[in-house]
Parts: sequence; structure tokens; C-alpha cells
Amino acid sequence: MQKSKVYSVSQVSKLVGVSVRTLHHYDHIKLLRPARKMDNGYRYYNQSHLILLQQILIYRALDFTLEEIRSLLNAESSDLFSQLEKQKQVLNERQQSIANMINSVEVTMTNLKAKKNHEILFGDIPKEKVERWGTLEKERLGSENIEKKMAVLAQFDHEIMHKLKEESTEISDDFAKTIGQTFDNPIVQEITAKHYQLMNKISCVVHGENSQVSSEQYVAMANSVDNKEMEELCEFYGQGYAEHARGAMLYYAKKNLNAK
Amino acid sequence: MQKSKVYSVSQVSKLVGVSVRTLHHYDHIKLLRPARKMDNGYRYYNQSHLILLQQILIYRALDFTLEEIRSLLNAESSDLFSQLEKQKQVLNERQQSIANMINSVEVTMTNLKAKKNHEILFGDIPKEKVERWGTLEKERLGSENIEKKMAVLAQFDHEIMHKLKEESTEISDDFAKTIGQTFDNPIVQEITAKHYQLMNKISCVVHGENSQVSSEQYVAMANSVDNKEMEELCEFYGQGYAEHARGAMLYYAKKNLNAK
DNA sequence: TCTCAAGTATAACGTAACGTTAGGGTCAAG
DNA sequence: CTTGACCCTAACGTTACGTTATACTTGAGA
Repeated sequence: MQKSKVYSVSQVSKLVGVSVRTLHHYDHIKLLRPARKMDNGYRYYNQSHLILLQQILIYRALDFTLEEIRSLLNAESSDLFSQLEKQKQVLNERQQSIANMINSVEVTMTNLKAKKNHEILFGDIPKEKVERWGTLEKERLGSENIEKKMAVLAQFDHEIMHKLKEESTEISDDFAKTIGQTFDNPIVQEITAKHYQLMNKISCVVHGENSQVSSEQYVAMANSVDNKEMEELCEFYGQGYAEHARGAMLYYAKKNLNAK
Repeated sequence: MQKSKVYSVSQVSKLVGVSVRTLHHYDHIKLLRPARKMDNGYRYYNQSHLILLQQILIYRALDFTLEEIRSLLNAESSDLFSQLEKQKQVLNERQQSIANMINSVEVTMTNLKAKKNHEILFGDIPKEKVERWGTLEKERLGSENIEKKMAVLAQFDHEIMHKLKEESTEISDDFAKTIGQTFDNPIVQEITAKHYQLMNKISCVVHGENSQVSSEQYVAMANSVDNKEMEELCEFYGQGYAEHARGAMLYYAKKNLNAK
């Protein structure tokens, strides 16, 4: 009934995808011993050898040494079925470990991206100021919210980031130029409008298409410079910058966003 | 700003999880060269070395040779970010290949299980009869439906299979003993009832809790011995078995299942 | 200040799992 | 009976470290 087909080394080699040398080797170390009765010294393999070889190859792909494989195959109650169960288990473990690696790589990538975007945003501002600002923000928001902020940062393409930075720089410069003017000055309010629109744009990118910045949020933004040190950090843009910007923003909120 | 912390070999070893020897080796083959200015000959690593080492380890876990890793790390446009992208890609490929292996193992397992259950069911029946029966069934149902049948067979635990076989054998024997009796004979009908209940039990296991065998199905079962050869195969249980069983089943269906 | 265990270095041999010649039989087709 | 495609054994080469062996440094404690 069984065809009992036999295979030469090269046939097995092609069929299973291992080198002839490997078959020699496995014969040599008595891991897989073919029949050799044909008295010409040739190795002859049959179906059962092929199955065994497949088992070996799976374990090998999982980085077991040949000695380990030998004992795995010789293990108690090691019929083909329990072999397969064992292998499935090991394969699942391996898959898990790879999933972990993928995850770790992804975490590293988002960290890197966030760092890069942070660099784009604050690269032109003196380091010690950025650092001091960072610690103050951490105190204000708690470190978990900072984590979230960084995660958000990581979402952006660098191009978009550059554009935002450009607009933002322009606005800051314009603000700085108008220090001394009154808040209701049309030019100042025009700049402030631009600022509000930029904030809106950012909010949309971060929170989804139609998430506008509310008047409360904009007022809170204006007041976020709520202590002397924070205020001083803003002076980087110019003497009296913080007060000027805050005033303009509050005025804008009252006039255009119906703030109290 | 950068702490620029430095690490000794054993510190790196513990931190990253490689042997000191490995660090020596990587230094030797110029894959990862630490600073050694401290004029005592000691190796000193910093943050950037750690990152590089991590990259190496990921590639190593993916079975790249150190030479391959060297060129991967030196490849064009190989900043950390594109490294990570490359690695993620390779990791995904690897995960796919493992998924394939798992799949192949599972297929082998179900085949094996089906074969074993088949053996339980038909092990005591002469091989050539089973074979002939198999080919006739294949003609009747088409080879795809046979595949399905085997898949169903694979679902069962061997214990359940043994029990079913036992009951089935008993019923067949009882049927054989009553060959010659009329179909309406209460004993014959009692056996037939047992048979119908067994078929029902099997149907429930296969198709879910409350799937009863309909009268049409039972009639079809009775008539499945629809040619001379098939009929002869059934004679294995006794002279005239096929006709006797079919008659009893049809009678049962008419009486108890409202068959036409 | 000396001491000594713990850490570091180089150097060199060992190993696993084959790859790669080298040198020589076997077989089937023409 | 040749010839080309296979097959064999034997033995050295290779990769990526593990494992001694021998010797220098270092930092905490007697």
C-alpha cells in the first residue's frame, strides 16, 4: 500500500531545502541516519526521514542547537503529535518575543520623532531657557501630561512641524515689533487674529477636524504665563513681550470670542 | 547638558545583556569600538555606543552575520530612524514567516488527528474494503466534501471517537444478529432507535447542540448504499446486512419521523 | 599603607554547524 | 566505453563567540 518511495541526498536537499553537506553532517552526528544498504555507500531516505527532517528544521529555525534538538526528538511521549504541540508552543513564544521587539522599536521611533519635532520647535531658543520652561511646564501639568504632549508631538510630519514653526516665529516677531502699542490697535489685533487661527489649526491637527479653540482655552493660554519666572522666559522675544501678548490675547478673546 | 555618563564593559554587559567577551569581540573586529583614552587600557562606552549595540543586537536576533550587520549599519542614509524602519520591516517579515510555520504545523496536526480518528473508526475493517469505500464516497460526494468530512473528523477527541465506535459496533452487531427478522419486529426497531439516537448524538457534536437529524436526512442515510458494490461492502457485517439495515431504517423513519 | 577580591586586559585555544575544496568511486545515456 | 551528473570520505576553513590562562588596576577595608 505505502509507495515507500526512496530519495537520494540531492533529492531530499531540493525537496526540503537543505544542503547535501547538512545531510552528511546530520548522518555523521547520528541525528538523522538514512538507510545505506545499497552497498554502494549511497544514502537513501524515505518518507519518515523527511518528516523527521522537517521537525529538525523547525527546531533549528528556532535556534535550538542540534544536541537540544536531539533530546527534544527523543523526549518522552514524543510521537509526532506531541512534537507538533511542543513546536507550536515554542513558535508562539517566539512570535510573542518578536511582537515585543516590534513594540520596542516603535516606542523608540516615536520618542525619536518627538525629540526631532521638539528640536524643530525650540532649536533656535537658548537651551537653558527651553529646559527651564520644560521643568516649569512639568510642575504645572504633571509629568504624565507631558508624556502625552510628547506623544502628540511625535505624530507630526517634520514638514508640517517646520511650517507651524515658521508661522509661529513670524507671529512672535510681529508681536514683539508692536510692543508698546495698545491692545485695541488694529495691527496688534490683526496679529492676534493670526495667532488665534494658528492655535486653531494646531488644535484641529491634534484633536481632529472640527475642534475649535474655545474662548476659555484661549484665555487660559494667555494666562499660562502665570508667574514671574515664566514671564521672564518670554522676554526672550523682547522686553515686555509676555504682558503685551497676554493683553492682546485677552482683548481679542473678549471682542471676538465673547469671553467674560 | 548631556550627562555623558560612561560605562565599563561589565556595566554594559549587565545593562544590555551581552557577555564581556562579546564586547571584546565587537571591539576586535571593529564593529563597536569604545573609547580607550584612559591609558589603563580599559574600554569605556557612552550612550551612543549603547544605542549602536542595541541596533546590533536586534539584527543579531534576526540571524544576520556580523558582517551583514556592519554593512546594514553603514548603509546609506542610515540615521537611527531609518535603521529602526528597516528593523521593523525585517521583524514584520520574520513574524509573517513564523505565522506561516504555525499554520503549517496546525495543518499537519489536524491531518494527523483525522488520520488517527479514521483509524479508530475503521481500524478493524479490512483495508481494501475501507479504501474501496473511500473512493466510492469520493465519487459520490466530490473530493472537497471529503476534505470537509476529514476536517470534521479531526475535531474530535480520541476518547469520544472510541465511545462512538464502540456504540456503533454494538449496533452493527445487533443489526447483523437480527438479519431475517421483519422490519417491524420490536427488537429490530429498538436497535434502529438506538441507531437513530447515535446518529443524532453525532450530529449534535458536529453541528452544535440542537441539530437533530431530520427524517429526510435519515432516509438519505439509509439509501446511501445506492449501488451494488457499496451494498456488497456492507455485507462485511453479515450476509444481507445492507438490505436489512436499510429496510429497518426506512420503516423507523416512516413510523417515528413522519417520513413520506 | 598594605592587601586582596573584584574587575579589566591580552592571548590563544575550543566549539558548533556547517561551507568548501580535494580526490576519487558510481551510474545511466549515448 | 566514455562522459557528465551524482555520490562518497576526509579534512581544513569560518563565524561568533565560550573558555581558560596569565597578568595588570582599582577601590574598599585591616
